[in-house]
Amino acid sequence: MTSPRILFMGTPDFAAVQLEHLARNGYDVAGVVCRPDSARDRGMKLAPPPVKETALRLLPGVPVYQPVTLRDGAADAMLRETRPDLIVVVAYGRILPADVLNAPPLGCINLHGSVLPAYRGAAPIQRAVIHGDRETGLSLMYLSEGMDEGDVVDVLRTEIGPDETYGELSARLAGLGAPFLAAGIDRIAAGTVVRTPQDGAAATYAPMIEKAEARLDFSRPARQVYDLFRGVTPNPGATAVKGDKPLRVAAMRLFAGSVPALAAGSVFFPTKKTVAVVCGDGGAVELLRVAPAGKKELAAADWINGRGVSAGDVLG
RNA sequence: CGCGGGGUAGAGCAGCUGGUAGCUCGUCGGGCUCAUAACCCGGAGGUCGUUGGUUCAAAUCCUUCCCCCGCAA
Repeated sequence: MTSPRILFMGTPDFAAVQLEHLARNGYDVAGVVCRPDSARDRGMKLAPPPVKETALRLLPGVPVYQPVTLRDGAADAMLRETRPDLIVVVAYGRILPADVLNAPPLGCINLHGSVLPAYRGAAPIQRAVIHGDRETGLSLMYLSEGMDEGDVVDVLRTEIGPDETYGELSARLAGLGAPFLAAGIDRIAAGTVVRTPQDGAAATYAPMIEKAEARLDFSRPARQVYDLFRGVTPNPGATAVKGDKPLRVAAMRLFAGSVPALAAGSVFFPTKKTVAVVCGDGGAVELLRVAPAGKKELAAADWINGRGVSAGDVLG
């Protein structure tokens, strides 16, 4: 089968995995588009997105575009230069304007991290975990002008492990997505694709995770606290407040033993090496690794040894 | 030079209004115990990130550089 000329648009690791699979399996990637290098971390150092690094490494000679915007005709040049048959979008981070959507003969497709029409939007994987879902998946769909409303090409379902974090699930879905995406492209190229409209009435939405949402609320049931932790780990990372300082919770699990009758948020030590926090339903979660303000991440036992936490402390 | 925090025994921390370093855990040895991740006794282990200063004397004050963490993006 001859690969269509593909213009690949994506930015983070999840997208880089897809691009790598296409590049290694002979797909004709004529151009790559990602968001501009961003200033990040101390010193505001400029860092290229994962997709750019993958493109430079595996696709030498293939142009990489990093437009600030796709509007105002900015996309014209790259469409002219690459003349794609198909545009493949994976977590690009920008809405494609109509003139771009209509440019490629075979259309524009998108790999989305949920079983549509559930969890349309920017953070489908995180939201599914936070909501305590036991199953999620991937949808390959045609882009339309609405937010994740296009016709579905194919769906892949997978269970969410009871202790699986967003980061773990995302990496796993990325791996599953690569051959899934490629198979969809093959069908589009062969003309055997079937387009299934979404049931818009059943749609749910998954807005981007706000930093403030990653704050753990111990007044809620232990299971929900744990689900929130899983859904925001490792990014943006769950936080709590100890005294007046933020505390990042890097690893946590549901606590199985007996819980003392203390107010929600109270800290107790099941053993001399473990730290647990009482939750709103009388259950508890165990903090395995934390990072106090300005400190490096450390294990619960070290936290206790360094007197960073005492039984009876209350986390907010 | 975007803002802030930090580099002290294997680990996590205290000491930082200057006078040769302390705590918890771990580790080694001994004891108690049917036994133990429990308890008791004892020991080893640190040129206090780096450079140069101030001083009779610096982990503690000033300075150079390196590294780490968070915020912000």
